[in-house]
Amino acid sequence: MADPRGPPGPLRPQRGRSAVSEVPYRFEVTHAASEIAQRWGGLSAGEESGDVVSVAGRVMLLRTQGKVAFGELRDSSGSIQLFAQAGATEDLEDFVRLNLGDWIGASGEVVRTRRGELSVRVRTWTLLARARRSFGDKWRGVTDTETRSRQREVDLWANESTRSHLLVRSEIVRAMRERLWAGGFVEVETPILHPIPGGALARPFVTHHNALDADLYLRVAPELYLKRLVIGGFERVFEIGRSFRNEGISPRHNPEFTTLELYWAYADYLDMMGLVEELVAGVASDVVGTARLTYQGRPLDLTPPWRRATMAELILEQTGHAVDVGMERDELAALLAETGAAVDPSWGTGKLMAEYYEKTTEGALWGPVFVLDYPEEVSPLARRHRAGPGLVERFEPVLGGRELGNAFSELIDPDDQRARFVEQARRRAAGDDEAMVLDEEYLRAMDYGLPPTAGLGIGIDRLAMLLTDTANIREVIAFPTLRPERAGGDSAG
RNA sequence: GCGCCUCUAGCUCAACGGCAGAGCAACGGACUCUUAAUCCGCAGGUUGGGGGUUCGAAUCCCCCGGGGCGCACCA
Repeated sequence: MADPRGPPGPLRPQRGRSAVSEVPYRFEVTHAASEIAQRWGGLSAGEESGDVVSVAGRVMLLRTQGKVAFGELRDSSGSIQLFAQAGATEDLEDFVRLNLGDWIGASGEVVRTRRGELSVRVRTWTLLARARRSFGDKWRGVTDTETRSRQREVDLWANESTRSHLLVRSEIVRAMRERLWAGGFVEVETPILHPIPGGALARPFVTHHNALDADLYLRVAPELYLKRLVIGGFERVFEIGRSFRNEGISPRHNPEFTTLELYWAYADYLDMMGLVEELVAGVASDVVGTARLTYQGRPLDLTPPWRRATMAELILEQTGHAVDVGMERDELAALLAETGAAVDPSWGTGKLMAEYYEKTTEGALWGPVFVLDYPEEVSPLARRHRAGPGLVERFEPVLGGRELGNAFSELIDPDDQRARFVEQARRRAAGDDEAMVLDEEYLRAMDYGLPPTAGLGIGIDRLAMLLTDTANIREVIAFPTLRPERAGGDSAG
């Protein structure tokens, strides 16, 4: 358990000098640990550089030997050895009493010890923070998944891969922004508090605004507001931000998650496929240096072009059954029932086909592959397919056996949109609490004219999992959602 | 929400029906070139919580709680 009561005994005794009140207000750092390794890496064993530097970080290891001591100081760039010595280091008797995890700043000459370790030979040093609690086993770290997620500040010091996962995530967002800016896309922010939840089929979180005395919903997707910006004349917009869905937590789902949503006027879903494969492969190259990945032991080559295949084609490939939305409902329902899935009597052939795809085919795809042409019945915001009746121009990119996102030629006809909303409202009334709510505000906006537009959503957390080769979404979210710790008590019921 | 697994010292783990232990950290000490330093010493526990079975429970059973995985839903 993650220590909900605080430490069971007293906190570790405080030794040595330096109450917190004596800690300085600032410390002048001249070099990061990695810079010292780069600049003075050429020193030979026993050599002294004559150059004095100041470094700061946590003391992660400490080996004392009477009148001499060696410590590993870790900062955000890496580690550097501190070498303290009687006659050279002030307050040596306090230095050797530092606790692992204490945060210090130290100044001294860059030297390489006789045994060959590049070091800062400490002349002066100052305590910057005490670690009143320990960071766990210095060799094995912290492995308890709950502690790692709940106390990420501990995990970050105990397990170096955690830092690198979060750094990769940060680089992904940076690379994505730079590529989109270069493509003429404008980054915007739209409301997170929505009067009506819309833009996706999902259950929302509800909250309340006191002054307005109105219920508001945390957005399940920014889609509708972004399309209103297109109506307003932003021809290329994107937003990178959080959405919230009141649904289960799993290794691939967090109740709050980050997406890129992007709208591109005058383009269709075919154009969007080109953008997606270039963007994802490009970001991979920018961040990890290659588009040829290995994910969970299997190769995954993101180099464009990606395979494009319709849902019907992929189902046929996987199951041997030719399926389409125009077939007899009973026949399709029988096929789905064979998979063991429950069949709801209210489902039409579109929903049945989508369910059948998910049960039989999706998990078997490795990709990258664009799965094209979804049933209209499960796509209330996508435009009818120019060729196939009952279908829409929609695709999902599937990578590593999981959908990475969702895109379509946007539905631009206000009358069609109203009809789709009415159908959603009918389902909602029939008990489907993931169905959409009719949004008059959005329909009014559509009346002003939405030009042909392609829209896209990509899961940033999922992309970060791919590029860090991690199987659990917690590994790429700094503070994943967990059940709240109970205040002031233990876990007894 | 359902099923399975799991919870022992601050951390990492033993003990699996018969005296709750080790390593690391912490605490006290030795040591002037260490690399998870080493050595000596000391301390640390309502075995997640509660109930039951038993001569005896960390261990078996039940309830509750946390976490993990799978199913369902979804990105």
